[in-house]
Amino acid sequence: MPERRRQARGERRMAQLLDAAADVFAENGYAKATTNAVAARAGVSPGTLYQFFANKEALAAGLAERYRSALAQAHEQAFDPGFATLPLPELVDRMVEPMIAVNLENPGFKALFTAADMPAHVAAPARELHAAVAGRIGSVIAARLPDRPPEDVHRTAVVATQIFGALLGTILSADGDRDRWVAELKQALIGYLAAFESGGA
Amino acid sequence: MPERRRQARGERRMAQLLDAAADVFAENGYAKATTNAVAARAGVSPGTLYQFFANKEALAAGLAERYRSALAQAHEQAFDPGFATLPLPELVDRMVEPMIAVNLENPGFKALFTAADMPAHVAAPARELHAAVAGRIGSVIAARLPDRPPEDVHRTAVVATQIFGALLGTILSADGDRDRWVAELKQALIGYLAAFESGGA
DNA sequence: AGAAAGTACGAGCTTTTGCTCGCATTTGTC
DNA sequence: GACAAATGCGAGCAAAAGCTCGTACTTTCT
Repeated sequence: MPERRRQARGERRMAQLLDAAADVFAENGYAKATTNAVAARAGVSPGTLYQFFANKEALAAGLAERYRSALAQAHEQAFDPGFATLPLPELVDRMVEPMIAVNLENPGFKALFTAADMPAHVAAPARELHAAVAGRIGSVIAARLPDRPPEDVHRTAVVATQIFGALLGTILSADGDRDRWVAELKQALIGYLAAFESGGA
Repeated sequence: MPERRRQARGERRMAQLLDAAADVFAENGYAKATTNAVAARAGVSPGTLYQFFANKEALAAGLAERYRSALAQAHEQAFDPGFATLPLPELVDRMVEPMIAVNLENPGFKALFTAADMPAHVAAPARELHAAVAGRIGSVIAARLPDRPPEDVHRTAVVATQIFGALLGTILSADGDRDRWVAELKQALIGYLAAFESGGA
């Protein structure tokens, strides 16, 4: 895999293709999306697409990388020092709001995050996304409850991530009452995490 | 659509084909499953499959029907009169345990329930499954809290259903520590529903 | 200017997949 | 036994989708 030297035009094309992939994935899900459609959406021939991405999975991986970066940036803004001592409802707020915002701005990412259908070898980017989100949640929980076994913290973070993923679709497709569903998501997370904080010991 | 007269052999074939479809769907999900693979698994030619099922979606619909029936039966056994007054943790137990049991006995159904990838027109059976589960949960909630607006009850039931679906995959694929994940699922549901019961009013 | 590498095209290949069709066999009914 | 309907086969069609390849243009470097 000898690293290929890219010109400025090539970098622009890659971003363009990822934009198009995000749109196409968002419309019908990853499985139903076609590489030819992505190329067409980007106003480019299939051959050009494959100049920059080895295959369909590479497109997914590129998008996932974008997501991780966007999420990290959003959370960096939302976490000031001392976040760990906030009351639970406010903490959940600080976690959830940026995640929803990022998903609203990047419709394609939900198709990767909610990856129930992907063939096994293609699911790698989705798994990494899940792991990234769970990692963030886990580190916040660990900061609040330093005495808990890491294994318990991890399991709780995974469950919280899955709850988030489960409601994401409903939230994104809701129009007028989106805030209502977001409130339900927060309530579910608060209820679950409160039990973890008070229990276990 | 003139109803076709079926012989006993035909009924058996249909059941056989649904068994095969459940296996094949369970292995790689609905989208990746092929009708030829289903026919082969049933030890039958593709032509025979299409004698009984008009298309791939009809297979999904048939399986979904099985699921609804199995779930209804399981819940009928789990609900004695007076279930509505049980403490919340026990009530959640009575709801969750049969659902998990049914899913363990019928591996194919998860592929239908967790139908994030299906093309729009094929998602109908999955939607019906979700509606059936949410309906059951909703009626239990309504029995406990008769004074709440039906709309709130419905929304809560939908969220509970999605939480269930989100953790189903992890629970089914867990081996040794399945009970641990089931406990997390119950905790999440208890936490969320407790907030609904004490709040709102 | 000239060479080398990067970018771009798009027809079409290869494989997959849902599904069909003509025909043979089995079952139920009179 | 005879006829119709139901069941069964399996090669193969038509469309879709991931991807390739020969060719031509553009940018960069010396």
